[in-house]
Order: sequence, then C-alpha cells, then structure tokens
Amino acid sequence: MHKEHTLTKNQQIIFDLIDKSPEPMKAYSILFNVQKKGIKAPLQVYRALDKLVEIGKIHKIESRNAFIACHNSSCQVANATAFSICEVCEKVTEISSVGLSKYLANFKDKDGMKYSKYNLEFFGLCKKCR
Amino acid sequence: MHKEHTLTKNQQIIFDLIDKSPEPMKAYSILFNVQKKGIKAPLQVYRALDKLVEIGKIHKIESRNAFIACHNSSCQVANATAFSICEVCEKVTEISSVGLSKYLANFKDKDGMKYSKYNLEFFGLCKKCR
DNA sequence: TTACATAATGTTATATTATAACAATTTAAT
DNA sequence: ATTAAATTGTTATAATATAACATTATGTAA
Repeated sequence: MHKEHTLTKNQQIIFDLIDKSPEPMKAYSILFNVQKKGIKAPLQVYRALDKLVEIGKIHKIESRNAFIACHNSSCQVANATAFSICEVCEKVTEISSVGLSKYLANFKDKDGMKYSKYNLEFFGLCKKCR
Repeated sequence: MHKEHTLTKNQQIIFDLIDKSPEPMKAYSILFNVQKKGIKAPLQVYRALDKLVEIGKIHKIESRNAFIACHNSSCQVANATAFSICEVCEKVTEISSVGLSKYLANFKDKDGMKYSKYNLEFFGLCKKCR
C-alpha cells in the first residue's frame, strides 16, 4: 500500500488525467491536455511525473515512454512493477501476481545478489487482438 | 542460439562497436564513433540498431535508451531478456538464468495468457558499488 | 543472366522526449 | 515569524527518434 502523500496542484491535475485515461499517456499528450489548466511547459509536466513515479502513484512504461496510474493495491514495494503490453493495440495492464513478485524479489543472480526493484514488461497479444 | 545472419556493412560496423564496448552505448554516442567510417546520419544508426535488435545480436536497455551486445548464448528466444542495472555506476549485465527464463516463459497472467517475449530490468547496486 | 522484389543506404528535414539554469513562490517544521 | 525544503514558472536547449524520398545493393526465380 502506498504511503499517503498530499499531492500538489500540478501533481493532482496530472495524476487525475492519467488516472482517468484508459491507456498510458505520453508526456506531451499530458501537456496538451492540461494546458487549459495553466500548466504550460514540458518541465512542469515532467516534474510532476517524476514525483508521481517516485511516490508510486504512477508507473512509467519504459518501452513506450508513457505513464499509467498504479492500480495495484497489493504493491508492497514501489518500483517493483510488471506489465503486459499488447503489441497490436498497445493496451497495457499492470500485473499484480503475488507469485511473480515473490519470485522476482527472491531471485538471486549468479553472484547471489537479490533485487527489490525491477521492471518487467511482457509483450504479446491481448484477449481482443488474439 | 541465434540464427546466423550476414550483417551488412553498416550493421557490422555498429555491432562491432557495441560489442567492444564495456558498457551500453547510446545512439548518438554510436553515431559520433562511426562518423569516421562514413556513417553520418542518425537514421543510419537507428536503422542498423533496429535490425540488430530484431535479429537478437544486441538488446536495448529500455530504461536507459542504450544498447548492448547479446552475450547470452543460451538465449532461446530473441526478445526474452533480463538485465541487472547498477543504479550508481550504471553497469549493466545480461542475466542468463535458465530458471528465470523458464519461470517467465511459463508465467500465466490472470487470463491464463503466456508470453514468450518480455524484458526484465533489475535495479540495485553492483558488487563494486555495494 | 535478366528481371523483379526486397532490403539496405544516403540525405535532409523534422518530430518527439527530456533536462539545464535560474528566479519566484509556497509549504511545512521549528 | 523564521527558515529550509519543496514546488512552481519560465526560457532555452539537449537528447532521442522518425518521416519522406531518392538511390543502390542483394537475393531469388524464370
């Protein structure tokens, strides 16, 4: 569960937009959508995004340079994320699997090193596109 | 194991450079390094990179926008990749774990869907930086 | 070996993603 | 109230990536 944070004005505006979006949003699409609310510059968007990622309210889909709201209430550790991405329609779904997250958190590399932070992106076809 | 491909001139030049590099290389760093060999434009680099990724000779580190040569000879499926990334020195190592790749290839999401393609990036501190 | 399709190249321009630098303002904790 | 930390606003620019089009090379089948 996330530590509660009071979002600032810009953070709240941008989080609300991403949270309402059915698909991941790109930074400049966000910018375009919040210009009527007074957020005029890319940096204002990126700063809010950085903070929202940091506190775990949103995640970045690295392979797509896009952002989605976190809907994974069982998420114990921020920055331990897994997604499925449809290669046809680009639908992205956050995966919340206790088994998967335990497996990855306990995975040891050949030096015996464990990692609490990771990002996993699965690629395939979603139900609709199959 | 990779299907053998004969690389074209540009692909070979760029692959050799990445292959020799001890760390992931970024596209414009590659461009700078191959200009003396006649590759002058970003697009020439990106086209070679796209092809090299497609045939599995290199991988893209998505969170870093950088490319490394594949040294994972046990890699059965191109585009099923795992890396560890040091958050201090940015050292990147490809992980070749049969257990991990089997686990991920057999992982089923809540719809019962399996994925043969994935990209996993672990973040932490490398041996040196620990 | 010619014809044809496919892939790769070269080139210019431009789109997209992201950060640097600095001043001003707000917020939260003494 | 004072002050440190975080956030905001703003301009400029850096870094990453693709569009569009003309040309050349390569592989394959008649």
